[in-house]
Amino acid sequence: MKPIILVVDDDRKTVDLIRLYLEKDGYRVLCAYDGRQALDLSRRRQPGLIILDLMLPRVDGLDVCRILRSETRVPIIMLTAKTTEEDKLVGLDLGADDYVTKPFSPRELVARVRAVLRRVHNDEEDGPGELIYGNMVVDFIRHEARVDGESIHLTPKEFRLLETMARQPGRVFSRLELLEHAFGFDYGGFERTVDVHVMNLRKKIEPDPADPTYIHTVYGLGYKFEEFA
Amino acid sequence: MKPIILVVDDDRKTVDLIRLYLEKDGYRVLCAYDGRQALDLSRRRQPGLIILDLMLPRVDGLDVCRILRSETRVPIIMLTAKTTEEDKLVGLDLGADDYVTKPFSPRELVARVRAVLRRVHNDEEDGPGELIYGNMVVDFIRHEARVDGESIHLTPKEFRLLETMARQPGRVFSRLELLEHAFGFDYGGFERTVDVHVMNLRKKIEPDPADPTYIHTVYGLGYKFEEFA
DNA sequence: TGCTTTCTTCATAAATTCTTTAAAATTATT
DNA sequence: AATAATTTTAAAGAATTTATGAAGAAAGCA
Repeated sequence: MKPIILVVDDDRKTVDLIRLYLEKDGYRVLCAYDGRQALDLSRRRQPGLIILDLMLPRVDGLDVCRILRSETRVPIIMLTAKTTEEDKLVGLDLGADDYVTKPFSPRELVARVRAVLRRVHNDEEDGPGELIYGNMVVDFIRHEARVDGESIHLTPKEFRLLETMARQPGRVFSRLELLEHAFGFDYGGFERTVDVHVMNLRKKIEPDPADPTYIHTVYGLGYKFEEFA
Repeated sequence: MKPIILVVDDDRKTVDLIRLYLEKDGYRVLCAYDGRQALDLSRRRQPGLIILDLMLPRVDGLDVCRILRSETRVPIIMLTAKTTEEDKLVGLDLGADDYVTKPFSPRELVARVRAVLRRVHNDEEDGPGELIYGNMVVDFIRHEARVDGESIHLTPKEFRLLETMARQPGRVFSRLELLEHAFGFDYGGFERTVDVHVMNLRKKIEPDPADPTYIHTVYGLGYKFEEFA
């Protein structure tokens, strides 16, 4: 599910415009028109990203930014009005993740939202760029697996299957869970498709596919990634 | 102790913004607003790195760069305004170590500063403003690529595409990421345009475009620059 | 303006991956 | 040991994704 985005600007037309474009891109949007509302909504609804105008009534955008930063690590994109306000950036420790100057192109703003979310997602949630188990490396940046240093080509589904299981070694995944995690929630196919992908995966990464080192079958339940000694 | 960085731009807001981010990252910062000040400060305080706008009053940024280069080997990062001036960089051997186009993300600039300092510190292995992979040189100062020493003409988009990927070899870029990085955040076109540019790029730089050495397709995801086949 | 280069889009061919099927093999149960 | 349930395997056709060539649009230059 796409994250909630809080849009803060005292000009309602601007807010509406931004909301329009964000919703068109599938985001859920909250709106605030002054600093106090912004802080309030942010605390209550915990948005996944905040778009924040620099100039706000009641509580200034700068203060909002500072306060938020002291409370949370939520990504913030600042809106600054070209010439007039840019100088206010002086001396600020705004800690914003990106900024866009007015007048802006809505499309650009949405693109930056995506980029910031992607960056934050990669930095924090995914943790390290790779997982290492024995002789196997699962490399998310290069999107490949390596066994004994040799890189192995995996198809998209194979990689996601491996990734899903390798992130939680030892946990047993049912075929349905694997379908949902690795293939997407709205997957409409047959459960047994997983078996075929697992087989192909084993052929590629297992020293002996008939006696698997990494991906084990749990009879009657599903599969799991086993970290070996 | 982190080095001193000299920031040169005639627009004070830009300077302040850069200073803000650099200081947040622990650098000490000097500021100059024209070419004469820049030369003066550089000689007196001997900064560890200089960020230099291309367009300056009194003494032009290019001249400042040339003069500095004749006196010292201090690392220089050039700021260039958008694409107009960027093209003028073609064929110029100004000896800068890297460049960033306006409008830039402060975070990116800081990242480049770190990268240049690391490179200079660790040796001169990469040489100024270029990346070397096997027989290929990506020279982002001259805005060209060379294969086996022979310079190859690339269009602006082709070059930016190559540059984006070559700066992070091995990392997989989605078409959307490539559009954002290489074409700009406000790009409004079709994702598949990337494919065509990649094809044209391969025709120019790959010994065998059908079996690429450098730019690899990652089926279902995008493309990546691979250091060796 | 007219000319050249570059960019984008489109249609189609080519390549890769995915799903399904059905039979063989394995494991559990009686 | 026999039966039932589950998993493995191979293979073929379907579906998806990418490569390619070409034409028109757009942008830059003289």
